[in-house]
Amino acid sequence: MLAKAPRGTRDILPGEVEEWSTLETFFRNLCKNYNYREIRTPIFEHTELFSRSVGEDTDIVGKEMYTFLDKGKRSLTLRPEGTASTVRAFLEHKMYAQAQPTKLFYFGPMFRYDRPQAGRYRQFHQLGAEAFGSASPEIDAEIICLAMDFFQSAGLNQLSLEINSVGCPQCRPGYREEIRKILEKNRRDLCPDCQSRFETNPLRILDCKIEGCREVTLQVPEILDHLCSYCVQHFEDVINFLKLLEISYQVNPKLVRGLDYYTNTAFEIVDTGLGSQNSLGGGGRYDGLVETCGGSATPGVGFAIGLERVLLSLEQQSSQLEYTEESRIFVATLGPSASARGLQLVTELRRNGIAAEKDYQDRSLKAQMKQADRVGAAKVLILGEEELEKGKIVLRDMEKGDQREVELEEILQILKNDL
RNA sequence: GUGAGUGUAGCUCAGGUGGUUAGAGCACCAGAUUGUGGCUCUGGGGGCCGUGGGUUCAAGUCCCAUCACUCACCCCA
Repeated sequence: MLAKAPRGTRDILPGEVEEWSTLETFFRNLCKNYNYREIRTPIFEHTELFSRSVGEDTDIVGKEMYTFLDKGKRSLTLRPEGTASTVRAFLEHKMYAQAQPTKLFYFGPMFRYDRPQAGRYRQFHQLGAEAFGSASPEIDAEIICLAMDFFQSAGLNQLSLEINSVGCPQCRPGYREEIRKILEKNRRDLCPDCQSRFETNPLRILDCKIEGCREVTLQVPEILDHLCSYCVQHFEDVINFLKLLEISYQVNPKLVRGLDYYTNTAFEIVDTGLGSQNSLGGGGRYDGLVETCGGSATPGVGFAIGLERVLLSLEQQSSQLEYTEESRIFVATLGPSASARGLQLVTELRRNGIAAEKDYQDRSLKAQMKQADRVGAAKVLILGEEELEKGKIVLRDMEKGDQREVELEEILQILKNDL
């Protein structure tokens, strides 16, 4: 138990970390081009921030939050998603007072208490972006485009973008009542979850996978036919901008996201070949969220992408992220005085920007050569008592397999010229 | 929260119906080569057989519980 990471968490080991930082770099570069700026918010927040913004009736708030009391009896929660914190920071630092829109991106761990499964962890990692202060459908398109460009840069282009509109406070209540009216008579045919959804969030019944519920919902008209004129226009505009940007999409009228704050645009990016947890990312517009959090009415739109899922998807299509492995110099020494001189030498190399390593266990030359091979050394410097006396050092090329003796004093310059 | 499957060496896995000192391949270390990597050969170190309890003369093997992992439901990233 002591030497075991908690359930649903895992270590990202050397060898994997390179892929993570490569993805991070892709996203950073992309965000720079789109003019989104990085923000880092705390990993925990006041519980209320999430219960109010994500929604009391959601699964996330109802059963998946890591909530605890600190020593001052404050109720805190490990963040289950990134948008709420970003909104909080937007308000706290009065970013609304600057030129709008405010465009932010983030990267970091999120926490949800859930049963672990393929592609599902209790601590998982998301990268995401949020744009505040503009209700323009152009920025919905920009956000979706940024997300799709990220997948593209990661080498994932077989993904499907699903999009829908979930309406706004003007038209959604009417639709909600419509659903209730139609389903009233079939209420007892619904699964237990949907029976309570009937009260709390009837829209989510449409998204239920249970066969019985699906049948019943066939008679419910699509939300897209019940949107108010503003929402219809907004949705059409977003779709047209996607076409303009040559982003292919699939309208999914049943797409309802699990967070309450979405208005108008809702979208999800799925990899159909991935198994059960096939959503790589999602997002949408949340024009009421800033107000819910105590600010003045400010529109917003954003997305989040799960890094574990992206990596899984890459693995699935057996493509690897390219990253350059740093080659280094290995200094092999024989005897205590050569070893000491070797320590001096690796340090000198390192301080001159050359990656260098040596053996610290007084091992045989053979063992040191083997180690040099393993760390991927392109060149090995061999320094024994003989060389030390002559003021020389052996420079061996590991790929060619040949070697020559050079002046010890000149070795730094020789290696520098080589690079 | 519900269901199913799996826990043996660092890794991948063998260990018919219970029966002596629990094995292999890979990896690791060393030697063959007293100062030279990859290939080969030889040898070596490594195991609370997930944990706890039970049945039995005897449990890695059977039973129960528990924990963990995996997959699915649910939900989502």
